[in-house]
Parts: sequence; C-alpha cells; structure tokens
Amino acid sequence: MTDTDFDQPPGGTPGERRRADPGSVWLREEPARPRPAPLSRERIVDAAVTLLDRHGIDGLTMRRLAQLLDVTSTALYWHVKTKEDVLDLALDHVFGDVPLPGATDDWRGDARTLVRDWRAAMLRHPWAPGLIGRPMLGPNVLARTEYLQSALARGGLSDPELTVVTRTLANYVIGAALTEATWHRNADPQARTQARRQITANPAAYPTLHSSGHLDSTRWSDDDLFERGLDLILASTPPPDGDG
Amino acid sequence: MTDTDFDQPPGGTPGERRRADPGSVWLREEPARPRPAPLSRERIVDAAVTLLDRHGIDGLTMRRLAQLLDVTSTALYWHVKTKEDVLDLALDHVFGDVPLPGATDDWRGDARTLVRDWRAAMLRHPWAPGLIGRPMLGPNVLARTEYLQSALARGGLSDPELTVVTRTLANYVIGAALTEATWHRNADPQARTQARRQITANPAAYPTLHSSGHLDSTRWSDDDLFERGLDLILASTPPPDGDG
DNA sequence: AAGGTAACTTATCATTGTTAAGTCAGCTCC
DNA sequence: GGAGCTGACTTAACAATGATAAGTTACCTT
Repeated sequence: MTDTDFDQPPGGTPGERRRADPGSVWLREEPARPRPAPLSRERIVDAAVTLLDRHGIDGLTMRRLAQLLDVTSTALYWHVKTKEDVLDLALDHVFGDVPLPGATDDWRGDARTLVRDWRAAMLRHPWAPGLIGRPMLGPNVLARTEYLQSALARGGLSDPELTVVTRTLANYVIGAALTEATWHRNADPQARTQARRQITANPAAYPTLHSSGHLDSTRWSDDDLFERGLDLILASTPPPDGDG
Repeated sequence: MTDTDFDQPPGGTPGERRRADPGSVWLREEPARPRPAPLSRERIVDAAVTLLDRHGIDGLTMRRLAQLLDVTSTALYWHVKTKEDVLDLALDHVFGDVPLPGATDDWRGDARTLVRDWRAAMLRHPWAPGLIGRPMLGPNVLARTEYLQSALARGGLSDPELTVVTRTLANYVIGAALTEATWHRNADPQARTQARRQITANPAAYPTLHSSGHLDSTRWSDDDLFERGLDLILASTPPPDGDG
C-alpha cells in the first residue's frame, strides 16, 4: 500500500491548470495545454486497467483513478455512469486482447490456440477472473465464443455435442484462470507453498492429495496441467471420419 | 432493495434489551432473556449466509448482519477479525453442505456425484462462486478434493493424469457454477433471453452461435449440459483394463 | 466482597461511491 | 460582436460502510 503514483507531495501536482491567485501576468506560464487531453471514456478505461494491474481490485477507487488522470473524481461521472461501468469496460478490454487469428485447416489447433490465449490474457490481469460474475456479453466475449464454436463446428461437431464442448471449454478456461489468478495475486510466491503445508502437515487426512503432490508447483507446472486438461477435453471430439 | 428484515419501524426492535430510561419497576418486563443467545462465530456465519442468500453479496454489511442478530455492528468484531473473515467462513460453510458419501465400487459414479453436488451447493447460494478468488483452503474444500481424487485413483489413474483430471474437473465445476450463477442471480428470468437477443439480432456476426442456439435455455437445459460435459471429461479416463 | 475478564455498547474516523450545484471556455446565432 | 447555450469540468457535500478505541456490564473465580 505504500506505493508511488498516489500520495504525491502536496506541493506538486506538476503541470496542471490550478486556478490559484493570478498574480502578475509575467509569472503566469502560457496556457500550453489548458486542456491536456479531453479525457475520453477510452482513457478512463486504460487508466483503470493500469491501476487494477498495479494495485488489484481494491486499489481501484474513483478518486485514485481521477488522480491518475489529473482530474477530480466527479469528472469521471460525466463519461461513465457508475463505477461498475468502469469495471465492466475494463473486463471487456481484457478480452479484446485475445487475438482472433484466421481459421486454418487445423481446427483443433485453432480452438486450442484461442483457449490458450484466453487464459493468458486473464492471467496477465489477475483481477479479471474475479470480475466474471456479471453478464459477460461484451461484443469481445461473444466474438471469441463464436470463433471457438465455429472451429469446433468445422471439426464435425453438431447439435448437442457442439454446445456441450463449447461450454465445457469455456467453463474450463474460466475456472482455471480464476483459481490460478488467486495464487498469482498473492504476490507472495511462498503463499502456495504455505498452503501446501496444510496438506503435508497431516497426510493421514489427505492421503491421495499428499502423494500426488497437489498444489506442488515444483512438481507440476500450471501451463502443462492446463494444456493437458485441454487435450483431455478436445480428445473426446469425434475422429476425422465421424458421421454428420 | 425495498425489502423487509431491515428498515423495521423505528419504534420496534421487538424483544430486545434496550437500556432506555428505567422508569417504574413495574413497567419493566422481567429480564426473561437478558442474553438471548451468546452470539457465537457459528451464529454469525449462519446469519451471514441467510443475508447473502436473500440480498446478494452487496446486501451483506456488518450493520445489517448485526441487526439481524440483534447486536451492534462492533460486537461482531469480538468474534471475527474482519468482514473478509465472515465471507471466507460463509464460503467454507457452503462447501460443508456437499455430502461425502462412502466410496462404492463405481468410482466413476462417486466422482460424478461429488462434482454434481458440488455444483448444486454453489447454485443454491449464487453469491458463492463470486467469492472464489481467495485461497480456498478451508478443510471442507480440501476434504472434497481428496475424496474426488481418491475416487479417480481407484479408477486406475496415476501420476500425471491423476492431477490433470482432478484439476480439470475442479476447474470445470467452478467455471460452470460461476457462469450459471451469474444468470441465476439476475432474478429477472428474462435477462438471459434479453442477452440472447444480442445474438439473434445480428446472425451475420455470430452465425454459429445463432444456429446452435447459444444461451437458449428453452433448447438446452443447464443441468443436461453440465452432465454431458462431465461425461466428456470422465470418458477420457482409461478403460477398466488399463495398465497401472 | 474484590477483581478480573468475556462480551458486549457508545462514540467516532477515514474512506468510499455518488449527487447537486457552480464555473468556465468555446461555439453558435442574431 | 455580444447573448446565450452547452460540453466538460470543479467545489461542496452526503450517506453508507468497515473499522478502532474507549467505556460498561454481567458473570465467574478466589
């Protein structure tokens, strides 16, 4: 919490347009940037993401956000109706980072790449998974889901299985990102080790977890586990010569 | 938000031990319950769950919680260190509701039952999935994970696959509960239909989603889809005569 | 009866999201 | 070219919230 970027020395606020007492004309600097940048909704979202990345979900307050933009907090409400709007926009912004490459012959590879990037985007902004829990209907999300499902459709999936696999993949990536981000967010890299101690402490209560090295990040890499889980789901898709 | 159980008429607070001005002895009711119930950590958690079920995550404030227990808000801090503690305990409480039946011969059925109940417990308390995002290390969670993994181990899974399948199932159920609870929480049953309109509105942008009836709850039942997704993951486990 | 301590209550804060009302530049319109 | 409108802010202020510090009371022990 003791960080820069707010709590700046009260004498400062560098290149701003403070009203103050005018004094002599000669001492007044010419209004080089009387309106440095018009403060758009986009700039607000960018700043919000920056702040969220730096200080987590609790670190985003309207006042800090405003301060980062060199504006009063109430100015934000001109461009945005509520703080929840900011969060919604920030979340959608994250999904916009997931690339939508062109479809190739390898439909399975296309699906895998999308899901992989999906997870990566969320892990780059560990606060994002925690925000899922409101209707994710941004055009960015829908577009990615469309891409995913169309790839699966190219693979021969149809009617009920198509929806099942699409949803399963989506649920899988959300769940994985959410749990991984939880560890990621506790900046303390020892947090997980500490957690694991709970299991190693009494192996009698958790015999299987103990011997399988559950939560043991030295034994299992999250990336590997995710990829293998992905294989597991995609492997169940019909072989190339499926009917339909 | 205009609901009962707070906003009770200011004259009321029925059977409480208000100090007030003593007045005549005869008018004072005898102290039938001077300490109605000692207010344990358990009672706090129970009340918190009640409040969360009724008013969602934003409806839980320390003051309302206290009011429901007929106590001042600061009294809670004697039994609990912070509000986050209350949330952690409430979340763990939910997982405690997932039954842990004895292991049967049908290990696949055991795993399926556990995961199914896991999801059901979260959907019974739609605020719960939103709270995942803190180190879920309560003994209840660990016990259920142990049960799940031991069932899979009985099925012949070992070393890397065991961890992969366990995690995949956990991620799947978390993701499913989270997204489903999102719809569930918007009490408006039309919300989803309204959301779907976004797809049906321009089928050109979302051809596959459109023709597959994505989000169409009249076409797909969430329960069915979940069960099929579960089949999909469990089907990839080795056949009965696998090596090991 | 004395004293100690568990279990509260009464005051009180700082922080937060948000609204209402003022200000001020730049533009249009007569 | 001044009047007035409006977009884009600022200043002031509020109610709600999580939390702390300092009382206060009931009960239990000695």
